[in-house]
Amino acid sequence: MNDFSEEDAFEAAAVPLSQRAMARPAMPDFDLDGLNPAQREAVETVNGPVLMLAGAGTGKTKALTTRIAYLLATGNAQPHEILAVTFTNKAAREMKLRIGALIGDAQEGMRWLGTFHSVCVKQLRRHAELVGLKSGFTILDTDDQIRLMKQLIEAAGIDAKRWPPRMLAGIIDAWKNKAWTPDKVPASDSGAFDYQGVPLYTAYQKRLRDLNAVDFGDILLHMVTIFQTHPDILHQYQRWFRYILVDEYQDTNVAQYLWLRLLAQGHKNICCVGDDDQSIYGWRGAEVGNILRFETDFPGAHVVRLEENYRSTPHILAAASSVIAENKDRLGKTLFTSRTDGEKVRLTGYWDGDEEARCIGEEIEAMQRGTRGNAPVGLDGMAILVRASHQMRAFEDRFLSIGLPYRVIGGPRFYERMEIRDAMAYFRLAVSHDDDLAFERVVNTPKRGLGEKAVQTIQRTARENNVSLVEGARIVCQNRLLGGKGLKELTGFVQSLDRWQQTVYAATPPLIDDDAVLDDGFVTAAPVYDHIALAEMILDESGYTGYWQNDKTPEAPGRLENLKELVKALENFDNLQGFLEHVSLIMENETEEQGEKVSIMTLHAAKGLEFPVVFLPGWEEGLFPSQRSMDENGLKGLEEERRLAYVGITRAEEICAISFASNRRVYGQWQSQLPSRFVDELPSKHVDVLTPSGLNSGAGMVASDLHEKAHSADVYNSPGWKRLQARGQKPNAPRAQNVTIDATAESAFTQGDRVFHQKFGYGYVDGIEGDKLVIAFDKAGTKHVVARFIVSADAADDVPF
DNA sequence: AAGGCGATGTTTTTT
DNA sequence: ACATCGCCTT
Repeated sequence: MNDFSEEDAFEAAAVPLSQRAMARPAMPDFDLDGLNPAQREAVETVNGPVLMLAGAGTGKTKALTTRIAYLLATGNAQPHEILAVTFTNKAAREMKLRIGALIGDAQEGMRWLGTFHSVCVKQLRRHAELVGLKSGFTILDTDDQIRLMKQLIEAAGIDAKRWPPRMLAGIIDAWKNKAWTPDKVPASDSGAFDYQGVPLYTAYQKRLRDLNAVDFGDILLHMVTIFQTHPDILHQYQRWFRYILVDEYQDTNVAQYLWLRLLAQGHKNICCVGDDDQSIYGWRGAEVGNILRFETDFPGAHVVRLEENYRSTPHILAAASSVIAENKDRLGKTLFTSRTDGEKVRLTGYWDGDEEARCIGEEIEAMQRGTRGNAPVGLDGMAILVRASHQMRAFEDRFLSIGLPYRVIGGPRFYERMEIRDAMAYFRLAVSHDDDLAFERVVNTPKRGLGEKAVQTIQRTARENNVSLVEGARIVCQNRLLGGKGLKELTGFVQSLDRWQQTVYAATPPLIDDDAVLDDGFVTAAPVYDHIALAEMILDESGYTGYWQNDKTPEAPGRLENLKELVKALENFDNLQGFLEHVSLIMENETEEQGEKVSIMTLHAAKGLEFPVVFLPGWEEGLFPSQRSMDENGLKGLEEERRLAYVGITRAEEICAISFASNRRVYGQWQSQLPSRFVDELPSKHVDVLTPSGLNSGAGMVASDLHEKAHSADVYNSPGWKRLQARGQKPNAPRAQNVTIDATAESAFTQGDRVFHQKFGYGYVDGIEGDKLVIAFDKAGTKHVVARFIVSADAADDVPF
């Protein structure tokens, strides 16, 4: 088991099953009785194609992991003979964890459980030469991709203003998702990008090959190409993977679909799990058709429907089912539950987005305290799910000023941050002076007085001598092709690169270890050196750390913090090379902060999660369903939006509160909004129409009121609105209740203090109101903020590296 | 070469 | 409203 050469894999596969089962160490027993009949069927139907249609909250992961455990325990497969693919690292991690809980350490042997990309990279590193690459190819991120495209567009003499690189990247990415190599792009698409799309795609692929690099789309596409052109290799993998399992099948694109179909062609032991009603990634190439066609693709497929829901109340399920029923082209499932309790789905119309944010904030506080008649709900159990991330702002601003702790899920990912990519570029250069993209990125970061012209000189010199940019820069320095300051800086830069590289390669390469072979299917010479010290040295000597230390923008302390995180992440690897090889595929969000916090995220980010209490604000025409989605994709777009609504509602366990506002600021303009058509699609007998104050005075409202209300957007005449008017309510009238007075906060600051806030940056204290400080921020304007979120500006400056 | 100013285009996001 | 981007000024 400690060698993983191809030959051995063949040997293993050739041994009769019965014998292997006997040789296998006993597995801890696990329990099939905990499954319902449908789940059990999905687990026990091991041979042949199986489509597990798993509605929201029906125990899909349980069935999937139990199926794997069952395959192993019954001796149908060894751990390394199972291919199990997911879309995200998070899903893969959870699956590993849960399989581990079922079968214990044997889980460790599942070398082919991972994301589509991680599994394909593993394969591609073994066969890279078949597509003109070397095994150590680098994986470009989106930023590198776009910079590369920009160069190609300019080289082709195309106006990059009218034809932005971003757009080309999008087009090529879409083509790759459809598994179209440049020669396979159909004539119907030849007009793309001013008829230059295909030639530029060809040029781009050539450039990638020269750089020994791939982008994310290539990872799948190259493997499909290899399988299609090398039947022997395909056959080997077909024998190797006795069983294939796929999570979230409705999200697969054509390239992923082809890859799976090729691998499953032999034995057809493929089990795809998914829910056509939760297909929400059409815009990035996912083909719902893949799941709709499953039975045609795999004749004789066994279809299992998981329809018993263990998550939500009957009202919530009824609401979700009612909305999704409007979609055509469904495989059709009917969720049911044995529960009979629970309150109806709440529907509230607000005057505007600010009121919506304010009332939801109050409702959250009330539920947290349990003053709504419910048992208190922890903040971790509550979430606000929005259609588009800009909707989060209203909530963030409001929650910051009332001191309600929140956490935004999603957003920029750790390895996508500027400072992390800069640092990584330095590491890449230290490992390989051939990395031209990395050189371009950091040659003038921090500023070394090497501007566009200097870079052009370096590029020209490199091209003339047919060497890398680093070597080109060396020649530039030797021949003094650059002016005073720039020359001096560049010379120092090249010397630094040499010094760092010496540290990387001076160390004695140790013996090739088994793990390198196991993990990647290829062999790396792994030098031993203190890579953490080296990384710190690089960041220090390059002046990069100092650059951020001198930066006074509100983001700077956070960026330094991130750099520290990055260096810490190195501890998990033996050297920089190993780190760089793996990290490009682990584009994860930062580790979850602790503490009770209400979550704010997009509907997309919410897929797969669940919360006792879910708020779904902004159900307005144009916003949700998104106008753009409907304009660009018509009915298809609308149906995807509706699936998004379905995903949103089904995240809720106990309470689902949908809301819309009559007025909203859109791109700075106030706009009058109509309630979403999805509001009309809610079943009135499962809905309580509430009024903005959150008091239940609208409970007497019946279905006809709901309809009228929804259509006229007549919140002006709602009891709640009239009451607010009568009160002469001011939008930001301070509320005496709900506020915990923090005595220490008040004394900590006085008027005129220079202060710092995580989100708003620097500012001066203008006044004190209760436990809140009125602060005039340099950039964000004047705001009322709870004192405990404020630190003195001196303290903020004091973030050492 | 680097910082300031007007035109621009605004969904969703993993790997 | 707001941020990003390319161009223009210094």
